[in-house]
Order: sequence, then C-alpha cells, then structure tokens
Amino acid sequence: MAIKRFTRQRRAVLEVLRSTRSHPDAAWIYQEVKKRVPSISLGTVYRTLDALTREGMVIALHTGGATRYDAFTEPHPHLVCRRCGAVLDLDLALDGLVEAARAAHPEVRVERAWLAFEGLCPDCARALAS
Amino acid sequence: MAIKRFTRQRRAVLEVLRSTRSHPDAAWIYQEVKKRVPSISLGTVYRTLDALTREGMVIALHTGGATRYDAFTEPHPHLVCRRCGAVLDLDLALDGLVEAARAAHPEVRVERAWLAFEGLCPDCARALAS
DNA sequence: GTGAATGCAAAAGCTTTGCACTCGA
DNA sequence: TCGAGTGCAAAGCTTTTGCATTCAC
Repeated sequence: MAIKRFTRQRRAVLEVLRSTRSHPDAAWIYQEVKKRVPSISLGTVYRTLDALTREGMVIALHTGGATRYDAFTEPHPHLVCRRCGAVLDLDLALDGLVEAARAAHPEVRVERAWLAFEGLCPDCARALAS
Repeated sequence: MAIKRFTRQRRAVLEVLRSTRSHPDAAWIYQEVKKRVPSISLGTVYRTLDALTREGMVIALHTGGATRYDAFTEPHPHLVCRRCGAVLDLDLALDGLVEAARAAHPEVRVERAWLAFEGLCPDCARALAS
C-alpha cells in the first residue's frame, strides 16, 4: 500500500538513513532508530523500509548478505568490497545503459539499471597490497 | 577450499545448471539433481554451488530473494522482471565499464562489473500492456 | 472516530554448520 | 588408505506475518 501516514517511526528511519552513506542493513538502522524512538520494533523497520522502497524514497541493494538501503536515490553504481563487505558509492554516470538495453532488447521493458562493481575498498586494497 | 574431487554430486549439479538458462536457485537445482542422484542433500547442493562459485565455474546472482545461479560465466547483464521475478540474459556488451570505474576511482580495486536491469519480461510486458 | 501503522512474537524462508560416515583419487 | 566430500538434522540469520493496540489524520 502507499504511505498514508508519516509517523514518528517512518520519519526517524528516513532521517537515520539520510544521515549516512554507509548503506546499512535493517538491523543497523533498527539500532540507530531505537536511540530516537526506543519503542520501535524491527518489524516496523522492515515494513517502513519496504514502504519507502516502493515509494522510491530509498533504494534496496542486494549484495549477498542482508539487504542494504540507500537514501541517495540518484542512479549511481556501487563498489562492493569482496574482503570486508563495505559498499561504496562510485561517481560514474550510468547514462545510456538503459537506452542501450532497450535498443538491444525491444521485447522487454527496461525501467532501470543497477550497476555494481566487485573489488576492494581503499582500506582492503592497501591491506592486500602489503 | 578448492575443489579436490569431482564427485557424482558435483558433476550432476554442474550439468543441471548448464542445461538451463533459467538462472535457478538452490531449491530448484536440488529437485532436478535428485532425479539423477536421489541421495543428494540440499546441504551438498549449497556446498557445491559455493565451491563452484569460488572456482569461477558458476556465477551467483543476488536479485532479491534466494540466490540464483548461472553456469554461463561470460560477463553479461540480466533483466530481472519486477512482476514475475524471472531473470533473463541480455545480449549487451559490458566493455569499458570496469575500465571506466578504474579511471574514475584509482583508490579502489575494481575487479568485475555486475549489471542488472529492472523491468518486465516479454510475457509480463504483454500482460500489463493489455 | 477510523483505519493505517505499530509492537510483539511466532513463523517462515534461505543458508550454514557439526558430526559421523562414505568414497574418489 | 585417508581426507575431501556427503547426508542428515539442527541451528542461524534475515525477513515476513497475524493480531491486538495505538495514534495520525
């Protein structure tokens, strides 16, 4: 269902998510939101993240473990560190990807592109280089 | 650990996976492999898929629900249908993506690109158009 | 006031794991 | 032979859900 009421809980989830660029999962968000709204339950966090995702206010990232969320909704690629699991935003335009897919495959409806790179974050790249 | 023995079970999992382009999950693979190796357990299927993925013989796709596997390991994008969940291979070159990411972000190590499109498969596009 | 949203807790997936046994190299 | 791999089952983790209650509109 669409969001009808903007409750304290939903506002807090959104604010916590907007306050970080670490692409946290539901458990981390829950711990943080609890500091502002101690009565909130994990189930509400999940329901809120689900609603916000369907509204397009946040993005859900499926990188392997728990789903991670991102309040920065402009299309942008991510780097997933294969060593520590960190997810970083990359500054790289995704222009043309959707159009190219549409041109190559007119039989499907292409709505959005998800681009992720696998590799090593700066810390892990340094650690493995030595 | 690396694969040391190519058992009946592992051969069967790989053959089942190579026989389809439907990007099945572990449960489906388990049902199919059972027809050839009735004694196989779901745990072995998971361990085998994990080993094959680490060996680079199959690819693991994280699209939201259960992990799906693909024996076609050439880098290629997928279309994930938001209506029925189907995953289709798209015929579109990924050339230059990794290089572009490396150029834009020399501080990270970029090893591989994962490109997925969200949209509608041919059946669902047709169904929603009417 | 009213029903959308919440809190709680149970349950439902999906995946991993410990252990004794098996069998491929 | 002998340890990598298996089968079984229990456990672990993430996520969903039913239901009574609450509270935003």
